[in-house]
Amino acid sequence: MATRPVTDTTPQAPAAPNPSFSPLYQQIKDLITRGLQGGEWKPGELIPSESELARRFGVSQGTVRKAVDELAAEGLLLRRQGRGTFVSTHHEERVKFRFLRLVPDGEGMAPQPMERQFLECKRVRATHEVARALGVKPGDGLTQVRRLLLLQGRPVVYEEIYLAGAAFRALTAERLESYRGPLYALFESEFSTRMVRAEERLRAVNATPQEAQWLQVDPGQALLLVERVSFSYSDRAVEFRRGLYNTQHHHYRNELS
Amino acid sequence: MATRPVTDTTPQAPAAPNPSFSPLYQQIKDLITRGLQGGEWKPGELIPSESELARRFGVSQGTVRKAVDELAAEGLLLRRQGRGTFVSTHHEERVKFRFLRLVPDGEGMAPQPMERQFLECKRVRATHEVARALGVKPGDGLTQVRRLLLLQGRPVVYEEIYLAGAAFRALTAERLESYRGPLYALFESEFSTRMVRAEERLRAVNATPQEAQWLQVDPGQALLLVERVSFSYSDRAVEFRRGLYNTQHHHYRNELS
DNA sequence: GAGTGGTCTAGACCACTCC
DNA sequence: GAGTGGTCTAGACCACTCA
Repeated sequence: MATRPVTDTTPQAPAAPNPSFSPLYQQIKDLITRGLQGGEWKPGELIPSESELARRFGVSQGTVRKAVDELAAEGLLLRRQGRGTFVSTHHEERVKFRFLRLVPDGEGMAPQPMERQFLECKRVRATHEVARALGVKPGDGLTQVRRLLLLQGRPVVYEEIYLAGAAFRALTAERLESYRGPLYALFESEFSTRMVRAEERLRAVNATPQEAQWLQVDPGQALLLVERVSFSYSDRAVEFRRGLYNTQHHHYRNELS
Repeated sequence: MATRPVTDTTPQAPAAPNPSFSPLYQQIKDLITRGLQGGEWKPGELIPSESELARRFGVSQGTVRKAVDELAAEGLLLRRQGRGTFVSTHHEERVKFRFLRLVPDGEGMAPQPMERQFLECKRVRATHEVARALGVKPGDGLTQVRRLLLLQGRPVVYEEIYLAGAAFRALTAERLESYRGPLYALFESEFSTRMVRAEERLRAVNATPQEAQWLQVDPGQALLLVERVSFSYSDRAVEFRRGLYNTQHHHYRNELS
């Protein structure tokens, strides 16, 4: 890793107006992000202290602080006073439901001990729709996973998951079955792929006979269709997910601000 | 407005460990929020400069900066380099679709020139469900608005809106009809109520015959039910909204991070 | 007690907007 | 050119964690 920010002048030296001006802290952000992406610091690990990073990058601690602040706000890092700054991970309890926004209707925010039932894991070719979402060519190879999420033995979510990237060739039904913990934690630990953010599109649809059977509802029953594209570092689209939620006793929770 | 932060010691003076410790910038945030809430600075207006606020509150500019930064991140203020800091408003183009997350299916982010059709505006008594959402007593008086949103002449959204607070007694169908611009902008300008954040619960439901008629779809058609509670300053619940979205050619867009 | 992040200050200079 | 927010620095002290 470089020991100097990407700039021609020392920080204090007066510089001519720069048309492609990029603040120092932004460059530090990029350097840290590169370290995360390259695996220098792995999810769950402690990164160097602010003063250490300031020394390493040749900037003041305040500048490192601003960079780390923003990365923490974006969810890539996690600051803990007195302990240090950690790389975010899907293994933490705190963030397990950051991506699954479905919660039981009762007011009590009961954490949901969801059971999982994997139906299938195979290699498929990308359809036009999935290819567009993932930014690959139609016909390219993808890994597909189909599964159910159940609450108290009753199916609540049916999902089809499409994964891009050669790494996921190695994913097997056996590995999915045996793994305890969130899917994204598995991807992180064994496929070096951390999901950083996602975009979702929601629709209400009437259950087809097939879908009705999977979710044990009547055909025509209204279901919440959730299409998600998940991105890893550097906005690389990695996963496309098509989920059908039975919202008779659950709802999708969202906050606007 | 106070000219000193709420603290017994001068900022530099060493203080005994404080069990109910609150950082200075947090106190400044509260003071600014109180100014917004009390109408000292109205939506769209310019607030004093950082150095002016620092002088007024007797703290350093850096402390004011941190307070304003957070208020801007929360959407209450809007910073514009070279011009100053403004109170956020629903009148701005930029934030018009911050609360309505429904967008047309086409990739092109075509701004939607939605027509509105007000069906009714009357005083009603709060049902248990609405009372709980708004934190009022069942049976309390509320103002109810029912309306349709249309795109190219076709209804896409049916909404029932419940407004708490004596101010909204004065709301009339005529005023709604004649007002150009978002509903929240009207509330801001004429009812001194700025919506700051909202919580939504989404479900898929089958259209009742009545609902099907409003939205010109077949009975049983899957619709997206969006229940929203909107909050003004100090987390005061002001509005409950029950919306039915036809998602055949639109979808609800959400970002996770 | 040592080390970490969190707060606060003071001062400098830069980029942007408007007169 | 004056005024605003934006960046950057240097140094001090505080709150928290852990050994």
